[in-house]
Amino acid sequence: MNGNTELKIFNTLTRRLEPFIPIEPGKVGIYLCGPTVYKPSHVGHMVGPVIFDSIKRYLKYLGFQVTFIVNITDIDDKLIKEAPLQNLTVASLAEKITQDYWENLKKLQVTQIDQFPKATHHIQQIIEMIQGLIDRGYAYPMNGDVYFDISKDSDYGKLCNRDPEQLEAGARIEVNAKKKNPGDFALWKSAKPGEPSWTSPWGEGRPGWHIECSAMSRTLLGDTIDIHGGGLDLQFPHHENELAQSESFTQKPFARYWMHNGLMKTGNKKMSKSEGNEIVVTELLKRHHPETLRFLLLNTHYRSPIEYSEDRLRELRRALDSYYRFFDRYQRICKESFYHLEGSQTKQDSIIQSSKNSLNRTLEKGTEKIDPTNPVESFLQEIQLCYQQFTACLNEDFNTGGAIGILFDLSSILNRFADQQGLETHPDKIEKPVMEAFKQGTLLFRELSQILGLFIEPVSSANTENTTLLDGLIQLALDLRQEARKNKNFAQADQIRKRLTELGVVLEDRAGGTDWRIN
RNA sequence: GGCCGCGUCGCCAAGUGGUAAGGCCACGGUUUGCAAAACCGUUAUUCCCCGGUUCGAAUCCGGGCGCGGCCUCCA
Repeated sequence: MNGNTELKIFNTLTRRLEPFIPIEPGKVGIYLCGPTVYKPSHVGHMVGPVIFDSIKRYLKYLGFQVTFIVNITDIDDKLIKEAPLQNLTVASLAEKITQDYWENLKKLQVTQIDQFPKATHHIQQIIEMIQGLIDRGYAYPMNGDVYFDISKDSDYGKLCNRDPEQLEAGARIEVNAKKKNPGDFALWKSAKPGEPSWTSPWGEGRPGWHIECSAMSRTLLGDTIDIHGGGLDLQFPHHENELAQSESFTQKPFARYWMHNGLMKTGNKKMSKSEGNEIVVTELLKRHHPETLRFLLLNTHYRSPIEYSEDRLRELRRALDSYYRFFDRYQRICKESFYHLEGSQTKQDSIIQSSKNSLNRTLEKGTEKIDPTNPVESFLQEIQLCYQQFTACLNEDFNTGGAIGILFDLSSILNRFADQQGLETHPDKIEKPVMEAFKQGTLLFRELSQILGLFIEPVSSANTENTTLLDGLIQLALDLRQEARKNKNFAQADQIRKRLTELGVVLEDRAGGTDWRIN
């Protein structure tokens, strides 16, 4: 698999675009920081999972074998504080919020995560790591707590370009008397009475924030992971500290590529629990289809802030509708569902590469020999160009926004071809190569959209959700209108359509009859 | 104060050295009995401002203005 050599990733560590080369050829380990499960997910929590879900889909497409881990931090001060407010134990609060998180991911078609390790299931590994850090002189116990000593880590601050001296100078945090340096951070925290705790060499207690990620990533992905991801807000202190612990412990590089996604914002403010302006995912999904949210998250490049607004979602839904209408059209023309098409799962098997179809036979002729006056040949050539542009976008630091732009181009090309060839207006006169080309173009659309995790399942339209009574009533109105049209009583026909439009029922007349949909 | 990033059409948004993708909105046209949908076309000689480098810059460098993030919990 050589396709991978073209892939470039922006690495936070070096602040540069770098060619992607995994440690072990053909294999990729990804660790993405997941949520602390104390409050229901807000939209921002979905950004990383959706983006990395698409990233994994693309890496698989390129032929990599990918392991993708997202942790669940289920023990933390915030849980301890929140649980009693809800009359729950820490464990049951964690369970409840984790379920909420998982349900949301599922709705957003985030299906590529292999494991969700939980901090409380890795206490042993955490303790071992802390002990190792103490043994090596990087950490010190203090009255039941254990702290990481940043002064012992010569390159502390390298991820975020921070100077430990200045961290001290500018520390606004109240100085914890137990720490040697203000920048030191807790690896282990002693338990107060009544708090959940585990037995350790330093007494009853719980892991500090950061160490769970170091321990779990090492357990599941080894000392060095290929890609470590997370939100921009985790860069410091979370990732800086993770990196410091892990490298001090293993004496090996912790992650080859650090990828940080931009934060969700509304207006000019970032969205977060502390700002109090977060949109809870389950609430949002009552108003919008999950695919619209996924589409929103992929439309902006992952490193940029994502503009969130209700208007924006409605706007994007209108854009998605044009795709959905194309899928309906495909069904009318080819008598099969777009959603049943099996797009190639890897670049190797791509419809573009396969030698068993007319598309490829045409493309093999080479650009010069393609007859521009032959509509099928020029159509196939346009399709191929889309393919090249699409992969070029994703190769350039996973430019999903650019890739979606190409998907729009592709659907225009397909619609235009269907128009020009009269695929719907005179289906009897269509020659086989024309139909075959149309199908292959659509199959390519399927192949590419699957990489983004888009259009995996049909969007349940209002039509199918409604009762047979509603269907019947609308059909009745349509029959009456058809009758009027037949009699050239257009005034009455238009009156019926107008009344339906006012009710939100949009009609589309075509050769085979009248379709309707609810707006 | 330190570190990081951003400023591209009315709105959203790609592009980051070779002469401005795409979406939404708007306006024309083809099609339609009329619509809807689809398609075609129009809409930034110009990318916050000022300098510089270059044959050539939205893209690189310097300065300015504006906005945001991190430095404390945060995806």
